[in-house]
Amino acid sequence: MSKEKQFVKEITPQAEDFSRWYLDTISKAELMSYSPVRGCVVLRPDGYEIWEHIQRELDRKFKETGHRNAYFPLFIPESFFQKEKEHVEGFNPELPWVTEAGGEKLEERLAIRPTSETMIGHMYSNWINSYRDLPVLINQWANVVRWEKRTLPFLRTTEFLWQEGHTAHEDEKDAREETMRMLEVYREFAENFLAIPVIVGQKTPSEKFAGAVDTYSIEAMMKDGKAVQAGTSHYLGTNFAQAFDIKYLDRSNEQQYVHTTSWGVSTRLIGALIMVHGDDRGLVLPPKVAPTQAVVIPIGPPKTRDQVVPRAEEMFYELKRAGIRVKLDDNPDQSPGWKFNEYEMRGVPIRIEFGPRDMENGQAVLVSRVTGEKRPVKLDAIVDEVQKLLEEVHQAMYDNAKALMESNFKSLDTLDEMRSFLEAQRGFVLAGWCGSDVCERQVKEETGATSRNMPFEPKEHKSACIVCGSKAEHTVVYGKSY
RNA sequence: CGGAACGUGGCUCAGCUUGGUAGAGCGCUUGGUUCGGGACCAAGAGGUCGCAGGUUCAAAUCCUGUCGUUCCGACCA
Repeated sequence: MSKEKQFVKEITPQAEDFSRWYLDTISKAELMSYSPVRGCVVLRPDGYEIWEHIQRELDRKFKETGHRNAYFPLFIPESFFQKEKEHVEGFNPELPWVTEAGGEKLEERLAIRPTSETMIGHMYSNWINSYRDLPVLINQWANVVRWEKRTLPFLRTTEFLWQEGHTAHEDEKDAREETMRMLEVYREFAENFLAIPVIVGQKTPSEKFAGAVDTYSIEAMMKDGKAVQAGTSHYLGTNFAQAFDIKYLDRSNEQQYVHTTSWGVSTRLIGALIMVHGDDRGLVLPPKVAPTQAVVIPIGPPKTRDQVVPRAEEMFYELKRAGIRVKLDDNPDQSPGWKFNEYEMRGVPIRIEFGPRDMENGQAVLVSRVTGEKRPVKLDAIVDEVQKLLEEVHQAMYDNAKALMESNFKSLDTLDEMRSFLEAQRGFVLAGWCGSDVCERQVKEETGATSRNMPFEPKEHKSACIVCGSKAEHTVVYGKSY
């Protein structure tokens, strides 16, 4: 690299090879390591801590909306999967089986859960008897396994961590309200916590969850223009209630099937936030999930160290007491320049430089990871200034991501336009759809893009199907996806 | 699951074509000098060459198998 120098050796620039950039970055920043097991990765402390912040916030929101956590078994009897036809067909190809244990062959094979609708359906049928038992609002934090043919760290791994909410309601109206409520929780979380703008909408029938009546999703755009499904919420109707006989006596003493929902997000969110925000220097982490929000780097030769370091320590404790996740790096063996690059690579939102000159002026220099702006601030206002800048970093990240999505989002009317758009720059295409599987499949065959969802926004309604030209029943966002 | 490539100290890689018992840079350890954008000197530690077989007097190197990773395709709730 000439003028635009390469910042960290071993990190491939995004423009050269985005996929390499991603893999280099997550290894170099120590978010994860490959394990000896195919498709399974180790979440290292920084990677896992991002998940912990995601968990903590979502868990708070789930409880705020009336849900409680529970835990269901990892192993699911084979017979459970046979009860819901679409569900078994959808998941069968990716189920791992336990066939033997304790040196003996099992009478009935046990699947390692890919999701828990069946197990939870079975339990709910015992727990629910009366309308007085409803709604049941339960969430589970768990690991699940899906034997994917092709894996990619965070975005698609064989085993991954997630949460799955499972609720049961008296009628369709209540269940649909729950489905939309949780979809909105996810949207709000993605935008306000992860600084990721998303497109909220409904999945087409071919893309919906196996066993759902309707599936809704939030979709995010990565820096290379590809899509990641960042969260889903399903209205399951009475499909699982019928399969597992989940019935209750209503107010007029009639047996009724419950209406159920399920909704989830996974560690895939970590992959998404890396690909949405990262740059050629490495990670850029949203302040609200960053394991380290600010790093204090004392600067200066040994002569002045004795004064600078103790004052930097004071600053460190002051910030820590204020609840900021702050780190002090006073290691004398590494140069400041080395540290600047290192913490930028790790995505730390704010660097605080503090040297002899600052000491004299009673100030420190705050540097934003996202804009690179250097801002001298008075030491006696350091806590407020850091908190303010953390907010600004979040906002700048959101604005950048929003601008990226808007500039790669196009409303088009012909397959030719769509093909050349996707070849030229990647991105999302808003197009009309007549509603037939054939047309949806043809879009994929000719452009490589699949339907992401039928968005609630923008409100623009296309009049004609982009493939066959007949009347558009729906307006769909298409994109290549991870 | 098909096609291709790769696997050598913690990291990036050379060595393999033409077999002779392992190297570099970075990182690490110790000591010293340095410090506002990846500093420097000196001395050191660290590798059954992914794994298992085979060929050979001799294998990182050749052959077979296997596991893992990456890219392209198929699949993907």
